[in-house]
Amino acid sequence: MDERYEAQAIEPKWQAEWERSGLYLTAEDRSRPKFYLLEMFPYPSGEGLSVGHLHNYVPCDVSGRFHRMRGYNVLHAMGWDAFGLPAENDALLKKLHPKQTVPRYAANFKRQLKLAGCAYDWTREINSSTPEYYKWTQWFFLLLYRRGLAYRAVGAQWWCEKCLSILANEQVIDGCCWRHTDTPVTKKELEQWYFKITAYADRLLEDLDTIDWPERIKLMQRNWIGRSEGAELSFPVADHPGEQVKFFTTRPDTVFGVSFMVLAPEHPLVARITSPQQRAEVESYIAQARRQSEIERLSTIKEKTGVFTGAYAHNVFTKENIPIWIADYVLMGYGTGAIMAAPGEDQRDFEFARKYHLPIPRVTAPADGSRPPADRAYTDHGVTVNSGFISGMPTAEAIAAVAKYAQENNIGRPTVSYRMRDWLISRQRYWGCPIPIVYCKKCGIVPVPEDQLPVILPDMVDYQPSGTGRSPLANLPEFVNTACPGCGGPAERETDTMDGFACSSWYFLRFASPHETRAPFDREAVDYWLPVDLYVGGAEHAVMHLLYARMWTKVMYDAGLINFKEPFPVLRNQGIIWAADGQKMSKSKGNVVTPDAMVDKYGADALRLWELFMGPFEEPTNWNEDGVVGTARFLTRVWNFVRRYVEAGCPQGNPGEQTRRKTHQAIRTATDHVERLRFNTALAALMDELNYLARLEPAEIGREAVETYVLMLAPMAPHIAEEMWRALGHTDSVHLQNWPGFDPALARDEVVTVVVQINGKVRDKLEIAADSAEDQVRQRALQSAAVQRHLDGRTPKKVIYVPNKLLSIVV
RNA sequence: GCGAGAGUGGCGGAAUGGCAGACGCGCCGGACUUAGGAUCCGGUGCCGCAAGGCGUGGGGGUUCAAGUCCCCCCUCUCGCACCA
Repeated sequence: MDERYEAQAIEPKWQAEWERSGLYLTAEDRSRPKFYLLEMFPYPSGEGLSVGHLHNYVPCDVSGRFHRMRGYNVLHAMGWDAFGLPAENDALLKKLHPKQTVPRYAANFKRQLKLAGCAYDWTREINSSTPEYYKWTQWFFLLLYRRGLAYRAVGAQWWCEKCLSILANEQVIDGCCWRHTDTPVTKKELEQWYFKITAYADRLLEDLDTIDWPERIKLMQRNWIGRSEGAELSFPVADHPGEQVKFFTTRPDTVFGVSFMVLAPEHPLVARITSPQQRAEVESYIAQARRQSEIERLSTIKEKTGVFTGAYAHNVFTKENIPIWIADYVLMGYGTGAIMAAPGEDQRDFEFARKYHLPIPRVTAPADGSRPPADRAYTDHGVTVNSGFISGMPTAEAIAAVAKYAQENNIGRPTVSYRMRDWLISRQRYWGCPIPIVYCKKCGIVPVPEDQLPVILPDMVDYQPSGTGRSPLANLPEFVNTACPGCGGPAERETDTMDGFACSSWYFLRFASPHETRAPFDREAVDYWLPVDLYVGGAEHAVMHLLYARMWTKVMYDAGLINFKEPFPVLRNQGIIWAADGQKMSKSKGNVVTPDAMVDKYGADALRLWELFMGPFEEPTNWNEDGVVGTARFLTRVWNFVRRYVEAGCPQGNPGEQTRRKTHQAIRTATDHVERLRFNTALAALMDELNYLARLEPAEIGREAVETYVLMLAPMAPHIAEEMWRALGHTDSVHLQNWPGFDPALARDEVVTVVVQINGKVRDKLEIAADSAEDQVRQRALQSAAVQRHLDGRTPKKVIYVPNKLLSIVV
C-alpha cells in the first residue's frame, strides 16, 4: 500500500478492472433470492448530474451492493426516459436535434454514474426513444385500446403556450404548466386520445393500503383520486319540457333546503334555458369567466360571483320552483357541472346566497339540540329538520333515505364521483412515441396491427411545434398517408405522439429482459424479478408517473400478462439536496456542484460517503462542501489504519475481549442501519469503531477486526475497500465477499453503566456487571458518596430499577 | 383555509419514555513540521473558580423520569386549495 491515500490513483484502476471482469453483470441464477432495486427513470438533461442527483443514486448503490454481499441476486440497471417535451424543448433551444442530443446527454449521465462508482449492469441499459423500446410502448397502447381503455374524445383541454401542446390534468400545477411554472395554461378545444384511468379509480385507491409507501405520497394519490360518495339527482326545468338539471351531491339529505341551483358557466344547458331578459347579462358573464385564467378562477379568496339565468328548476322534494344561476365557483370538470345549492349546510352556497339575497333555509340541526350558527353554514352532520319525510333522521340515515327514495321514483340514484379525470395522452409534438392508429374514411379508427409495429418516428429536420393544434408530423405526407390496414384503401396516420409518461409506465418491466424482441418482456424473467423490491425517487412524481405506472400494471394484471397488482410495493423518497444557498441547484442560478468537480478534488469514495453522511436519506438538506473534507479525512484515517496493519505483516493477532465486542457491535449496528436505509448512522458507527481501533497496535487489533471493517466499508466506499482488501492478501474482489455476520453473545456488553437518579436528577454513575440483580445495584448505589450526600439521611420512598440502565430513587 | 411533516450546540445531525448533543464540520490549544487546506493528541451546549445550576421553538400537563406522550400557541417546509 502506498504511504498516502490517493483516490485519483486507485479509483479509475478499479473501475476499469470491475468493468473488465463483469463484476456487476446480473447473474441469471434464479435459485437465489432476488432483489430488484430501481431508481426512477431519469430524463438525461443537458446539464448533467449534480451532487444533488447523487443523493438518490449513491445510497441506492450502497443498498444494492449490500444486498449482493448478503447473498441476493441483485438487479440494478439504468435507462433513459428520453422521449418527451423536456428533451425536445432543450434541442429546439440549442438548435439541434433530439436524436443527437439525447444520446450525448445519456452518455454523459452514464459517465458520471460510473465516475461515482455506481454499480449498474450496463448490458441492460434502455432508452425509451429507440424503436426497439417504443415498439412496445405502442404495443401497450394497442392493449389498452383493445381493452376499451384508450378512446378518443373532444373537449376543452389544457394548453401550454410554451410547449405548444395539450397537457394532462396531472401536468397542470397551480394553473401553470409543470415544465413552465410561469406560464398559465389556457383551454383549447381539440379531439384527443385518453386512457381511461378512471375505470381503475377504486382499485388505485384500495390497493394503496397494500403497499409500503410514504404516507404523504399515498395521501396525495388519495386526494388526487378524490373519491366521494353521494347521489346523482335531477330536477326538471320549469317551462322547458324535457329539460333537466342533473347534479351530484354528497349531501342528498339537504334536498329540502335547496333554494336555488347553480350551473357552471360552460354548462350546455345554459344556452337553452336562459330567458331573453337575462341573455345579455348571462353572455357577458360567460365571456368574462372564459377570459379569466385558471388561477384567478380557482382562487378561493375571491368573492363569489354569478348571474341569474331567468329559468327555474322544480325542486321535486319541496315542490317549489327555485331559480337557476350560473357561477364560476361551479366547475364543469367535476360531477355534472351543476349543483343544488343548500346554503344552510354548505359554506360556499351560504356565501353566494348572502351576496345575492337568496333564501337560506336550515335543514340540519346540531345533534346536541343547539342552534346552527347564524353567520355561516352548518356543515357537520346532525339531525334533519324541516324536511318532510326525512325530518328527525340523523344525517347518515337521511342520506340513505333520500337516495333510496330518488331511485324508487326515478329522480336519481346513489353514485360515486371522482376528482380524477381520464389521462389525456395526445401531444401535438414531434419528439414522442407515435400513436399507432390509422384513420380510414371507410373503416374509421383502425389500430395498426401488431406485426406492423413499430410505427417509426420519421426523421424530421424542421420539427418545431406549429401551435396550430396539430403535430409537426402532420406536415410529412410520406408519414401521414398510408394504406388502411383494414381495407387497404387510402388512410391517414394519427400524427400526435404520446405523453412521455406512457414510456415510463412500463419501463420497470423491460429491465428484466431488456433485449427481448418477441414481446415487451419475457414472462419468466418478469415472474422472477418483479415486482420491484425497492423503488426510489423524488416526491414530485406522486400523482403523475406513480399513478400512471400503477394503472398500467393493473391493466397488465387484468390481461394476464403479469401476476402482481402493484409494481412498487416499497417506495422511498430521497430528500432533496438544495444548493449551499438554500435554493434549487440550477445552471441559471450558478450554484450547481458537479460530481466531476468533487471527484476531482476529493475522490469518488469521499463524495459517496458525504452523500450518505450529510443527513438522513429521506430528509432534505443543503449542500455543504466542507463535509466532503471530513469524509476524505476519514478515508485517510482508514487507509493509515489498514496500512499500519499490513506493514506489520497482517498478524492474525490476539484481540482482547473488548476489541472483539467492539467489532461485533459495529457489525450489528451497521447491518441494521444499512438495512433500514439509515446510511448516515451506519457510517457514524464505522467512524466510531475506527476511533477505537486506530489507537491499538496491529497485534491487538487482529485480522478479524480489520477484514470486517473493510468489508463493511465496501458498499459505501467501493474503491478504497477494494484496494485495501487486495493489500490484505486477497486475490478476489471485496465485492464478491459475504457481508460479515456478528455473534450476539460477543456483541453483548459485560459491564454496563447504571445511572443513579435522586428525584429525577443524575447523581452518580455505576459500572456494574451486566444483568446484575436489583438488590446488588441498590446496595452499590447506597454506598456511593455522591448518593449519600444527596440523600442527606432521608429514606427512599420509592425506587425504580430499569435493568442495565438506571436506578431512580424518590425521596 | 384544510391536510401532512419539521423546529435539538456556531453548522449537518444522534438519541425503543431512561446519562440530551453519538458521528462529523467548524473553532480553541498542543505535537510533528521550512510550510500546511497534511498527519497526530487534547478540548469544545450555556452560566459558574468550583460545588452546582440551566438547557431540545413558547406555555401548560401526565410521569419516579419527557426532545420523545397529551393539550394550547408560534415559526418554517411541503401538499391540496370553491371537487358540490
